[in-house]
Amino acid sequence: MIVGEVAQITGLPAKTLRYYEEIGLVSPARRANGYRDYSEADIHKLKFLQRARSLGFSIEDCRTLLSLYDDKQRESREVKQIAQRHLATIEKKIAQLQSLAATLEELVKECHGDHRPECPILDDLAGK
Amino acid sequence: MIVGEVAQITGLPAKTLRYYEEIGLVSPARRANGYRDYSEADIHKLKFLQRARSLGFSIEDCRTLLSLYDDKQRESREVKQIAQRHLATIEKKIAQLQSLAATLEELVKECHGDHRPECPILDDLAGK
DNA sequence: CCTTGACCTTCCAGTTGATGGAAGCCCTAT
DNA sequence: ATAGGGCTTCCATCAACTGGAAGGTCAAGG
Repeated sequence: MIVGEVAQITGLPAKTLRYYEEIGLVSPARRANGYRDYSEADIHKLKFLQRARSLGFSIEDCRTLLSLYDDKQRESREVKQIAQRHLATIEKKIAQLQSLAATLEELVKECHGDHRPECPILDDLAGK
Repeated sequence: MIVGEVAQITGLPAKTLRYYEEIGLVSPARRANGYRDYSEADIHKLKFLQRARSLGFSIEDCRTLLSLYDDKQRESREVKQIAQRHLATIEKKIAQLQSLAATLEELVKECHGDHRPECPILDDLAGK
């Protein structure tokens, strides 16, 4: 299958498929005319990547997850560890954002938001 | 004040101060020897930026906020709008991350995480 | 057979907000 | 005179693509 078809199937833009080849994630065969020719196995990998990326795993994590997936001798401990670390990162991020949101809500609430120049938001930023 | 001193005071790395000059946020004067020479006003702006960035505003938002801060004719509506948009973006992000976290928690919980190769996480990624 | 248009190819630049490092100047102290 | 620390500029790098230009390929229509 050529890149456009694979894009349809996987939901990944053609640009991204080329990019994944460039960084060595999925390297399709080539046809005589130079077009990329994705095998079923390639497509399976791409779907795997699509799912893993949609769960927020980094490309490097994805690379590792793919190789663990291929490795029938793997220990599920390794996979779980990656997922747990990722989850911890996300939870940390959520906490940070929630703290930001709380502060911003406070500021937004205090600001009249009318035609007048007085603004508690700017005052806060200016350290007043 | 030269860059190192300002870095101490503002908490922003010297690299970042140079970067902010490069992108036209804060352009200090220069001494005869070419060293940057930050005025009190520059430092005030930098502290403003530091605070705004720590609240997650983008550089472009910061640029706008700074100019609104300078503009004594501003309408607080404009400031509030920026803050609200930013808040909405953050809340959206939080929701996305919470959804990811929920899925990941589920997967992590299901995985034994031992020496055996069976792994529900990989199964999920593989679409099984 | 030729052209048109939709694909495909590669390569280069840009995104965000810095950060790391190299090469070289400046200043103070010894 | 030299050693060190801090300053300067410039270039490269990070993540994960995305956009666009220049040009090759292919199937269909006239």
